[in-house]
Amino acid sequence: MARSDGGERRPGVRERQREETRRALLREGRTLFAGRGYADVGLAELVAAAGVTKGALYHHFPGGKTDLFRAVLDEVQQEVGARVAAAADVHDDEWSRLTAGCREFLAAATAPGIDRIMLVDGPAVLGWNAWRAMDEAASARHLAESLAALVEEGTLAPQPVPPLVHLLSGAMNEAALWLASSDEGPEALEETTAALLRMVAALRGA
Amino acid sequence: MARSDGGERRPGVRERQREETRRALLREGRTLFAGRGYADVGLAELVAAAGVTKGALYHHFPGGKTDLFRAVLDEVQQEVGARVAAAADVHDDEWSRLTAGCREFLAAATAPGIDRIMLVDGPAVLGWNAWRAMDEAASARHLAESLAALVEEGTLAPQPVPPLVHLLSGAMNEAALWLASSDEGPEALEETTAALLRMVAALRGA
DNA sequence: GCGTTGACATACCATCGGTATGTCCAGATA
DNA sequence: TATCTGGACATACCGATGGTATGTCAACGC
Repeated sequence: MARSDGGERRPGVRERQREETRRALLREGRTLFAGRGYADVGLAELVAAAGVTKGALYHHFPGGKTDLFRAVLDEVQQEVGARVAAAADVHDDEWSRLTAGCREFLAAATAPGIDRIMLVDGPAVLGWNAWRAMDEAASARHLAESLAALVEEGTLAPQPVPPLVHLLSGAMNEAALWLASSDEGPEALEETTAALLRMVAALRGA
Repeated sequence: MARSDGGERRPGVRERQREETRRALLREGRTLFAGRGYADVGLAELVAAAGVTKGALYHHFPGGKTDLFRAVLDEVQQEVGARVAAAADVHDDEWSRLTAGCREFLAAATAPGIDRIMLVDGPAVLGWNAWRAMDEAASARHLAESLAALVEEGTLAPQPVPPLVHLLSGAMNEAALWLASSDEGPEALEETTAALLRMVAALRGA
């Protein structure tokens, strides 16, 4: 159970190799899933790209293909969530935190290799409920907390927060998908971000 | 080429049987896809449920499983689009048409057997671009036209319409998914519809 | 009536996700 | 330091599934 030494972290060649294999699987999985979609990627090419075999994949991800995808999705969600949180945290007032977070979400979700995994295959592969739970934990929670705080401080009119969270979350997801697909450069991102923030701002008067 | 008769429509036992088979495939496909999702439905059980064989499926839908799904999705989209259009058409002023359409969309999309096909599997199976094109033709076009008219008549401030279409479309899609999954009865639908209409109404002041 | 063709049914195949088993070496133990 | 145990894989294999190629039979035009 407990280490015999004083809590030292000595990696050991064993654990290091393990981590490296897992990272390779995650990395190649992310690249392939982002590029051609979950369904069009076979396990054979996936493990070949990672330089391992199916045995390794099932050792690290007992649930197989979907389990690896879940791990990839989680990684992507965490990254996006972290970017949103970081963008919000540079501001003090709650309203700026919200708008900065929204802006950053659009930028992060439209970055290459994000939208297909996070917004298209995610719900289809894991089911909408599981996907929503992960999204909630990673990104939507920030949005929910921000909106709740704004209602609390009176900036937004008293109203049930959950519906608002879903409406805004859905609006941003679809906008990200649109921007990422018909990529017309950064001016489209700016225009859409402006439209989003106009809509959010309009809520203050409601 | 041309019929020898004067343009009469005599079905013929041949064509009638053909239509019946196609309808059976469509019906069973829709039921199964809605119930367990595209990936979890095998062709074997699908054609068995329809009382035909794989030969029939590939005869009517050369593209196979995805082709059948595309036809099912198209049917679903058309139905939802028709409901939205019908709800809007009972009003004369453009603003009422928009709000009625939004309300009806939420009701239609949260009806049993709609959301999974239209909003989850649709984008993943056919790709987001193809899905968006179908959605555009069936439902989002109404939204786009309505918003454009409202900007035109000055009810909404001058602004680019396409971003707004995507934001609102995405908001409604996500809301429908949420309502359909964690089904808490019609009061949740009312509450969310109210939140949506509040948000839309807020745009008038922006 | 008769050949043609459309609307399927049957038989078959390749591939893919998943599993069961084998192997080898790092590290704990004595 | 000799041993030996278990973790981290590799290899071999399997059933199922989507897809195809071929066969069949009756409706319809002539």
